[in-house]
Amino acid sequence: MSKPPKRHVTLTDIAAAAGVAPMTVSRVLNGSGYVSAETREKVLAALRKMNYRPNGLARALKRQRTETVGLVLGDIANPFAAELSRGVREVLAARGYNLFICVSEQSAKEDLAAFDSLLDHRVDGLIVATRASKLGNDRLAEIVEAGTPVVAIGRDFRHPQADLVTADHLRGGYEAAQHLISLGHRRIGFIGVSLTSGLWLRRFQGYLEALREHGLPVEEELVAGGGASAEQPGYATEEMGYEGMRQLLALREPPTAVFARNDFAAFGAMNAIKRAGLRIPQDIAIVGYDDVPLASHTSPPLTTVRQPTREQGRLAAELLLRRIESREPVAREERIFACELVVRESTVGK
Amino acid sequence: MSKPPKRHVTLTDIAAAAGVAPMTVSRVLNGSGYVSAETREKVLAALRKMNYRPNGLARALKRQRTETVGLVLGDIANPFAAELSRGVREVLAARGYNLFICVSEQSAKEDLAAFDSLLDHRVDGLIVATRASKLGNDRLAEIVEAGTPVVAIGRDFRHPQADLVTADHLRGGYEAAQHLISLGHRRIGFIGVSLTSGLWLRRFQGYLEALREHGLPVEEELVAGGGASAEQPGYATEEMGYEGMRQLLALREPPTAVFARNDFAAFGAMNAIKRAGLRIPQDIAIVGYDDVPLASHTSPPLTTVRQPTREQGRLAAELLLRRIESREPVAREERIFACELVVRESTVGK
DNA sequence: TTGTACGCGTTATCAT
DNA sequence: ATGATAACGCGTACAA
Repeated sequence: MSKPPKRHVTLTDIAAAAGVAPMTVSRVLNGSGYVSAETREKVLAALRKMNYRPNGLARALKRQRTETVGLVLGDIANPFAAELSRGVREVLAARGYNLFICVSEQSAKEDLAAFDSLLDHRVDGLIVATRASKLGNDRLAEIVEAGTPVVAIGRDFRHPQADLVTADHLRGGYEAAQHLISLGHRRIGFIGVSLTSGLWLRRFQGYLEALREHGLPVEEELVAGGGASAEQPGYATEEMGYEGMRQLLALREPPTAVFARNDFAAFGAMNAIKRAGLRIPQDIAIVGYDDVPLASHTSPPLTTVRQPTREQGRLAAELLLRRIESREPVAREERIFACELVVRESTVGK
Repeated sequence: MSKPPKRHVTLTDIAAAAGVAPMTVSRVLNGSGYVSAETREKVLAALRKMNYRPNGLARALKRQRTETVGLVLGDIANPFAAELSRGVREVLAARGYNLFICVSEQSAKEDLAAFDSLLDHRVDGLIVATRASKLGNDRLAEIVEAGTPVVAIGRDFRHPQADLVTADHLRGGYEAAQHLISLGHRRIGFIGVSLTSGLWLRRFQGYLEALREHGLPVEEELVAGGGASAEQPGYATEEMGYEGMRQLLALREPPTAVFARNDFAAFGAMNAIKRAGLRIPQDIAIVGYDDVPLASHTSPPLTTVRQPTREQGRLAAELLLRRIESREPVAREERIFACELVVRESTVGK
């Protein structure tokens, strides 16, 4: 009963059992070189009987590649990250590569740890979708220069030998705000940015640009952070949206429309609005960002900005494989996907 | 400019640069054995300059362990999976282990592929949180018997040498239904199970048990699947909930309360109810399952069953490490966490 | 205190 | 068609 932690069965074990050289077993396994039907049968029999699994470590050590790609995510509890990883996986699986995901929980330090851990296992390439940090970007540059293919997704990492895939959030933010302006709104709040963090956010800058362009003043009081959680945005940002909206509602003159940093913040905000006994969109209109599946199923359905998430994942994977499989240096590619405003009833009542 | 795909820097390279034997470098790296301060300095200098990273493959091949654990998830776009992985990560990180996540997209075949891929990289152990399948369980048994520590989470895999962590969904489902019954409901629908799939679902069986116990008839028409998506439940099950609820609303005599398989299905159902111009909970009461963050932020807030998700992840990680780090055989542990009904306004108006 | 020899499990190369 | 040998990069055991 008590199983002493067994050694893995090795190719050499098989060879011994089948009475051939290890090399012959290797040939059978990889279908390379000539093996007589008879020998092959012997080997196959031994393989079946002994339940052999090749040691990827040893194989990779010899072959110098693992056919595995690492994906670093900041936050797994995030529909965006999920959809992204689906896209990545689709492409990799089709090309026979495995995917290992590491999560950094939004910390630059954990980011580094994830890089190292994946590289230690000699993944063939890295897709990085975490938030940029000086620390992380410096390390990434080293990694790239050391010869490991790297593709960034939506992360501010630019390097002549790494590709970048992202979506045009500046324009996305702009269009969201522009939409509200075109509906006649003049006091438009933003939820999800605090004065100490997030001001770099592209979608926020797009919002600012739209206001400016239409001659609307940017009022500080209309920009709501949402407390502590603003530091660590993740899945649970309903909280952030809820708190942010409460701040805005408490103003002497609350906004007539708000643009939330993402759909979850928007959900929280919608809730705060309803709790206050106000109607959406009649009293306050609201726009989110991301178009997560739930967005079309709230009441009212949420107007939001859709980014082609899965496509970003797919493209990143393709760019990475291109680098991995090419012997020569590859020209840098930077691809920016367009975002699309999806108008629903949270801004335009029906 | 054009970088020819460089070879990784090896320990031998460092040794050559520092003018010592590889072994000496190894000693410096691992802090094992004696090295004179002087030699150490030379080596450290070379290390810094050449940007060395140990080859985990080679190291693992030699050491026969990777200090890495694999986690197999069915669906990454799932708050439950996300929270689970957080718990796992917390514990592993604290003990110096890395975590690689593989996603099987709910397919038994991909499940196997994930196992293989992780084992090929010789992870020290496996945590499996995917849906059970004959194929998968058979393979898991082999894996366990071959000596790799395995812990299952919420998956019907029982093996004398593998641990199991789960929550009492039978009781959770029972309490949800019981709650509705105690509020006076007699026609209680279930959303998220179709006659061709999901009948094995514990929370559904709990629902059945509660009905039976209270002498309520189980009516087939009150059990709604939700179409194609029922086959592949994942994050996007608002759809499923929405469709399921529409089926129920179309009945000659619709239910006065529904219990949804999970919170997302519940959100979809709530939406369908509102669209139909009915009120929650006055016209139809609703209970979800999981207590995802959003559940407390819908309108009305959702009554739901909470399971200690992160704790399950943490415990699973601890059990796994126990197995990994123990030389002797370890006694099987099966731990079932209790679930907790969280009553909010979707069942009890205020 | 430092170095040498060998092995981890594969596969590439060359020989037979 | 098959086998012997070396090597991938590191660490253990032992020698110097």
